[in-house]
Amino acid sequence: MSELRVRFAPSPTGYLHVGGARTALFNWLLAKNKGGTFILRIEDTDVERSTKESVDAILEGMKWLGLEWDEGPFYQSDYFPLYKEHVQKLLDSGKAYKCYCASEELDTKRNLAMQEGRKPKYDGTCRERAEQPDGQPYVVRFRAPQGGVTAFDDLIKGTITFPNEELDDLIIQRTDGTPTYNFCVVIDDASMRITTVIRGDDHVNNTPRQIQLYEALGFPVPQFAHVPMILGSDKARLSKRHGATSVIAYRDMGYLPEALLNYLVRLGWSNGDDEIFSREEMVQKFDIGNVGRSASVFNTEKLNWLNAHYIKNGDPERLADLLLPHLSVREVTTLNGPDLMVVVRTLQERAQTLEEMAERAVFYYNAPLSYDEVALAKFDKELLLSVFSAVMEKLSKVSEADVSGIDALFKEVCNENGWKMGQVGQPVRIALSGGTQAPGIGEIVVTLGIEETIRRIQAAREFVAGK
RNA sequence: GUCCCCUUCGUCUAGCCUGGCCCAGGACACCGCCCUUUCACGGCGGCGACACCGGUUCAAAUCCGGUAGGGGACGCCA
Repeated sequence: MSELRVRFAPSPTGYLHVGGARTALFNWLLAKNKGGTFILRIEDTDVERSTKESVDAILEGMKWLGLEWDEGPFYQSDYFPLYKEHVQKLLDSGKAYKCYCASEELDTKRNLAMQEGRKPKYDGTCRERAEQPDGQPYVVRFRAPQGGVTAFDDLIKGTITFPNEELDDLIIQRTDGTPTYNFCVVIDDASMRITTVIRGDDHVNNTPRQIQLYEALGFPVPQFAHVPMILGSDKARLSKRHGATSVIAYRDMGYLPEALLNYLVRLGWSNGDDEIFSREEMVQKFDIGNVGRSASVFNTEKLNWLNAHYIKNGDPERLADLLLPHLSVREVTTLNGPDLMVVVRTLQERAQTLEEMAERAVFYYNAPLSYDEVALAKFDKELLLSVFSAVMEKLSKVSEADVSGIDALFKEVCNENGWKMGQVGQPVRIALSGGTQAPGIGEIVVTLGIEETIRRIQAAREFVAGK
């Protein structure tokens, strides 16, 4: 194991969304690639908004994607004493001070500053305050360095420099005594000996403040890698109004974890012209330096293509298992029908998602209750009747059959009666599945079995005859 | 408003560091053709971009400067 230690630190205020998942993926990949350690930490210092349900949802999403962590999950709420201790240390050394300004007052000042086009930073009222009023509520502020600049070499974006005058004295402890985010992250990352912080680039602006804290606390400063945001089709930050953003929602819509992972890894990262990456390949080829600097738009079409690819090449047995829940929401039971694995094989090349596959699989288990009348109307009633009869006649003479045998049988029927394949195949397909979009005739017949096939053709024949 | 970041086909991107092999390559989508008993799969082809303006250079997508556009941050949220 190398010294590399990374972490994914979501705040439990919702489910795991695709942006978070990609950040987690990049962390995981770097850890696996370098033989490092991947840590999961739950940032629940905001007691108001953090929920157990969210924690569970995040863990569920991580597990589904197979992003297993080596240490944790750790909860920041378990470390309040540790943070307190460090706040005290800064207070004692004069690197932090108590601020008695009322929050409403600060809000007013901030708004005023923005309106007047000034920097909305803390004005330092309590910075040099001599007397310490007793019993007054206060927050603790970090005494930020005044002049100079704070810079860091971002692994993705390169050198980023901030003038220190842009940074004000941030609050590290609230009136109620709880520590704030920017402070906790620093303490945690330092105590967990994180070497590389990979996170969304909405944190770029927090980085200089955190670096100053590391320095004030005497901790080594880790490396940073800020990954660009994921946008919706309108180039605005991806959100619910763009459609599903939850990883679990993608699972429920019938996406395979390897497809989502493959999609996510290519969103912002590349390895030449390669598009398809197995888990092992991405681990082997991942290089944080190849992550792009600009935001990218989430594109469901491409995700669909990848999902179709993985369905096409997936193991039928596994797909059958994964398909089951999608079938049961349709109240389809596979007990009295064909082997689901066989069904899957006939559908693999035709489905982009498991939902779609389930939809197309229904007819195998539930004989059609109605037929595609428009498609049926393209054929003569008399032709339909004779085709159905001829096919049943032929079918009744075979007991066992394979796909090529059935295909040959249909050709025979055509030849003997002077029909074209389209005149025979299509009606039978409608008789068997109810519609026109289905696997090859041979595949359906073999999967359904001769007996059931005849039964369905008979039913269709009666339907046509009765018209 | 201030600060930070970003800018190659509609979308994801290669190329940029180490100028010439790039009148810019791949993929998704789209359009055509082929295959075909349907729907798909597959095969072949097409459409389509270096944000803009200047500079450096024999030569710039690549280096430099500026402009414009987009995003992010500015919380006792994380």
